[in-house]
Amino acid sequence: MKRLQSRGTLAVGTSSKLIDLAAVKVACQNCSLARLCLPLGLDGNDLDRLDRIIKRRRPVRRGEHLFQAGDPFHCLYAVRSGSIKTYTPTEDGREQIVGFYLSGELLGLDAIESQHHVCAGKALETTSVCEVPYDRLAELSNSLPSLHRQIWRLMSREISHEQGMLLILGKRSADERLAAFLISLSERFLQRGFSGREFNLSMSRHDIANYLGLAVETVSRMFSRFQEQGLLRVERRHVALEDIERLRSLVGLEAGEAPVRYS
Amino acid sequence: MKRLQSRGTLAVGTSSKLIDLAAVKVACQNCSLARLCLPLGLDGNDLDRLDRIIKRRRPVRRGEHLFQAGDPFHCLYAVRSGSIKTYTPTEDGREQIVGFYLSGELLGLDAIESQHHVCAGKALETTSVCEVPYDRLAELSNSLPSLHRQIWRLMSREISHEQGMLLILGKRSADERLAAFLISLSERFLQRGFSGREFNLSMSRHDIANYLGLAVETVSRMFSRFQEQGLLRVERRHVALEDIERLRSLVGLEAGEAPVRYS
DNA sequence: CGCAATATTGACCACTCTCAATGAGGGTGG
DNA sequence: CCACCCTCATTGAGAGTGGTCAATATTGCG
Repeated sequence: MKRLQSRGTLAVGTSSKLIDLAAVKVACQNCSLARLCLPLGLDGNDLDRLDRIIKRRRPVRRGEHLFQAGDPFHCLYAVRSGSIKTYTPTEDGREQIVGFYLSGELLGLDAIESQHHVCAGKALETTSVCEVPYDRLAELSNSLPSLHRQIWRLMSREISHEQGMLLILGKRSADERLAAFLISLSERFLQRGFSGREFNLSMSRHDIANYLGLAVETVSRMFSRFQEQGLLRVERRHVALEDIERLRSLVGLEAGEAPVRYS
Repeated sequence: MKRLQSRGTLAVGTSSKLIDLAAVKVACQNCSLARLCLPLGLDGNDLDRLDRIIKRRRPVRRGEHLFQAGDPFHCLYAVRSGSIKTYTPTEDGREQIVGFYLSGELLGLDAIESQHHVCAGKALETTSVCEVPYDRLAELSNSLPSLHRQIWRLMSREISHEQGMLLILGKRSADERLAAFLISLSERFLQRGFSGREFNLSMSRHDIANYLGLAVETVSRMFSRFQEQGLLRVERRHVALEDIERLRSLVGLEAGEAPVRYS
């Protein structure tokens, strides 16, 4: 396996722009929100109207915040390339990561009700996002019912996804958690046209551990054990899944079963 | 402390109809969805239109399912009185409870995206609910933008709430989890016009343990310890919080602080 | 009245955390 | 270009929180 890139920029982030364009297949080439809206069949004209309210934004560098916890809520963010983690700071100065967002995913939905961001959003690598001003989105969707319901669907998906995480944190052991996490990433990379077998993690062991409710050392040990067992090969942040079926069965998924409810 | 009720029907469920009516204060007297929609200021006429699409339903008895995991999705459910637990069955026959819903709360939002219920919903006590047909709700909300955005808000709240649970399951110890759970219930009862100091649990120790990612025995021990420490008195399902401030500080909440992000 | 479900309590043990030491990269500055 | 530092990752040893197993109430329900 060759190292794909030297500096902080990971393979995943680097080539995603190309893939994105292929996947989106529409005029609104610069924004992943279009992909989010494809399933509902907005026509070119409507997509254009959507496109016009979206602001592009200079890329966010690794470690920079997209928004802080407590910030007033103005925009949703659609990831174009790169990846974002969202986390809630705890009163004792620690944090709980609540989500990792890859290209084409929408974040900020949790802030609508309180009109404040309760999570912070931080870039895991150089990441470009679109800002979707909430007020204008709401306004536009009044005249585009299908857009409105697409937001419902995206929020519903977020709820489902988090319920899957609740199951992982509530019932799973350390190895099952890591397996579920890797399978989830694998599926998501596959959807984006990348390899589901081999990829680079944009998050640190610390982030993974935090997300999965484990200690860093435990995650490290699990990676080592998985490697011993021939489930995968891992070197720093590069992972190659060697026996996906066995990983899936660790999570309780049979061959071909849809990965609806985890990570 | 006197036992409030003999049979399965708990005090909470029994008197909630009265309280509900007081809280709702509108013509749509039979449905808690109205309360959900009050914040957006639907006028009487619009509320009436909303009311007309809602089906009342014969009460669900303790242990009966409102819907099973895998059922096709048709309706959202608004709890009028009683309580519902939602849980996702795991492949190995166990379950993870993902939410408890009290009067005035809306459930089923997670099923919109996949058009199937991924959780099952089961009554914890005799419970009455309103069915809100999704298609008709979507249709109606096309002509009522404020309704549409209220659904956004409710879904956003659900996401926030679950993120709070992620923090609890990911970072909190057993005693902190139970404290957070009790505080959350206390706050919710208070909102409904009940006592936040003394209430009956409609869920079993098993349910609480499952929800909090603990063993039944641990929950039982924590109740006992809390009682020893003078934090509360507990007898079977009746709980009287005696030192709410100390319970709150266990969760990391200072006096008067809003309980946004837990349980 | 008796069985089944629920709850409590104790003893033991294991999974995972904490603490600690070491190693490997990556970035910076000389 | 190399030395240095700092962060990140790995690995080991010991400890502790919480799980498992088991026994015993207590209650509800048929």
